[in-house]
Amino acid sequence: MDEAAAQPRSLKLTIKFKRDKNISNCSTTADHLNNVAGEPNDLDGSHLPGSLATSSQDQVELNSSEVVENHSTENEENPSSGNSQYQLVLYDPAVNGGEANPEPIGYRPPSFPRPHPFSNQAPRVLPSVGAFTVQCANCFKWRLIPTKEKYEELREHIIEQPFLCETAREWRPEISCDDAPDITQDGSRLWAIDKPNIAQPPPGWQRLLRIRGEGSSKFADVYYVAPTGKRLRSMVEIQRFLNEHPRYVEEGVSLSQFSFQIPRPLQENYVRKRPAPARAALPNGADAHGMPESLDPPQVHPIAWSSPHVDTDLQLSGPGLSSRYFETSAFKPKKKKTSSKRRYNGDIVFNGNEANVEEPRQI
DNA sequence: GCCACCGGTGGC
DNA sequence: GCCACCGGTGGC
Repeated sequence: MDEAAAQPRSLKLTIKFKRDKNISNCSTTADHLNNVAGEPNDLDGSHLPGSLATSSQDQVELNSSEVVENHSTENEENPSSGNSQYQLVLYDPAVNGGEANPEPIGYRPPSFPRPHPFSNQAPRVLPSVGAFTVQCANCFKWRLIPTKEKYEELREHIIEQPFLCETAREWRPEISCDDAPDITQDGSRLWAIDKPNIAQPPPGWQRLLRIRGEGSSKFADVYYVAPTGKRLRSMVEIQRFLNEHPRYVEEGVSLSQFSFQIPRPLQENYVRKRPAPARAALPNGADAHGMPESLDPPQVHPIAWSSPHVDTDLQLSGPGLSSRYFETSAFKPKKKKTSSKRRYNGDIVFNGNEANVEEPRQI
């Protein structure tokens, strides 16, 4: 919504969200991309992370809930060398009031164009992945990855083969580090850090990421859809499925091709923390150490909460960005959480580098 | 009845 | 604190 407006340059993707259980399709807005990427023509659906998105037919605007997946290689500030980062930017549907129902762009398997006839109700809209981005290891600018498949391909070897702007020439022949970043963090999105080196799913299989609503006990769930359409949600289930369908094993499918690792939201309070193990309650509300409850970490005051708008200024692009990005997080103690329950309008950012996850927003 | 989503726990 | 796993269930 407004955020988008606020940030001219950020890309906007149109996504459809799923409402309730249904998913709608997603598409990106071409123009948006165009602006960002500067390549209008490319923008057909194929570019979007979601792959599915086809050209702009449905454009929803994204308001707040898009998710972008990024991955970057190192940061200048954080040269965690070797680690590349992927980031996902999530767009949060709720923000808009639900009008749109974007769907996770990258996540809808192309092969399942399933329409969702139903759903028009109001329902809660979950965030979904709006775009996939990877950071150039040289200039640190974020580049949008056109499809989920390409993103998965890059992610699989990101450590050994860091991403560079030139890599994007495969789909954007003219791109170079001299070009403006495709996306920067503006508060309109949620960012998440993806995990590097996750194997691409076996041919015919889909790896799906479902982002949970804010305040859930987990940020997201990964599940694989087998060629048969069976949805599998753990290695145990994969193994069982392979045992029951040896032909896949014969075709070369193995457990090493599966990973249930999920991205981590940069927004630290997005996921509800588990209540501290009940410690024996002491009389008077003091904790085990005799401190007043209120001082317990878990109870952080809501004050710390920075609104998305405020912090959103972090830019992902350019060294500056990364640095800032990292600085903040790097130095901030990751513990304070604020209250969780508000849903913010915006965004969450995921960063791919686990080792250094930062939270942008902290002030 | 199914299943997408969420909660929650055990183990590290 | 994170991860892996899986049970429960509301909504369809």
